[in-house]
Amino acid sequence: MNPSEEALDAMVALVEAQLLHSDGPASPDLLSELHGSPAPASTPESQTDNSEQSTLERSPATTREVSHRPLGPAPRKTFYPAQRPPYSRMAHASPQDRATSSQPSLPLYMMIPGPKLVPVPSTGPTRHCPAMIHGPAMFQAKQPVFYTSQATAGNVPSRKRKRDADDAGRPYIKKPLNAFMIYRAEQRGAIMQELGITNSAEVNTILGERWGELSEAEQAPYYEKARVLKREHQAKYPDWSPKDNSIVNLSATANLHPMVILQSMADPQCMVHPLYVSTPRPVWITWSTRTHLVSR
DNA sequence: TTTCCTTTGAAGCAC
DNA sequence: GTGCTTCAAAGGAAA
Repeated sequence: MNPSEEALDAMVALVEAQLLHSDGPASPDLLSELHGSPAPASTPESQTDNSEQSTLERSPATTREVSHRPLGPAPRKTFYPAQRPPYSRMAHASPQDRATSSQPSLPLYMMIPGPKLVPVPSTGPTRHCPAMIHGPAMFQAKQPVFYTSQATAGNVPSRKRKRDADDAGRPYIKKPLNAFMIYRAEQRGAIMQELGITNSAEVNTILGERWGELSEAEQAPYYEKARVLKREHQAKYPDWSPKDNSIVNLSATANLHPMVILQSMADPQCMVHPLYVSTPRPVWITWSTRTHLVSR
């Protein structure tokens, strides 16, 4: 057994001991003991001290081959074509991320060995979810991928709901359009007709160029419209913030650990490591989209 | 069936 | 303060 395996086994032993002797959540001390700091996954130190692990966790391009329940006996599910090209948003990742993206990737909890799993209670029917909790859908989505489930019923917007209507309990509130988006909505039809283009990406490229060619005076009406939309949005949803659409915030709303939210979204049969079930909600999970899942 | 592509701007967050 | 990331929109293409 190599040192990293020993360390992981030690982590599991600690968690199990905690579970055996307490019905409540793991203490912050336990987390500190496990990770050496309150939020190790998000700190530069942790990424430096355990560069391999950090790199692995932040590499979405290679996660698709890995099951979300690698510790359990059930067969792996694949849900998107494995041949899909690497996540294009890696282009926006840091050079460090890009440099290491070819390395194998595993979320932290998947690196904890052994059959030490507990099932997350399933309290009812769960909507089919095509994505694994750490799978490419989570990494590749332009916005958080939400799927309804019993655990989060009424609060979680799905991609479908996002395009359809408000949920009974909590509407998915979209961001107001910015000036360019208003300009784009106004001009795209004319551009498509003028140039005979139907490809939206191409249209957007042209619109971006034309937007840049506009004078400040020509752009001003669009900024003003955007301000009006923003004021209306604020009046309609005074407490709304874009962060309300994040998974972490939803977990707070549902009073559930984000891992449980994610698990329930992904697969009612899947298992979650006790570490995730027993730890208090403050998140130290390292996710590829660190902004959403680590910062809290 | 689902995501990518492609743009700008607003907002949130980490450092 | 700076830099990074996400998401608003659209619809054809790709997997």
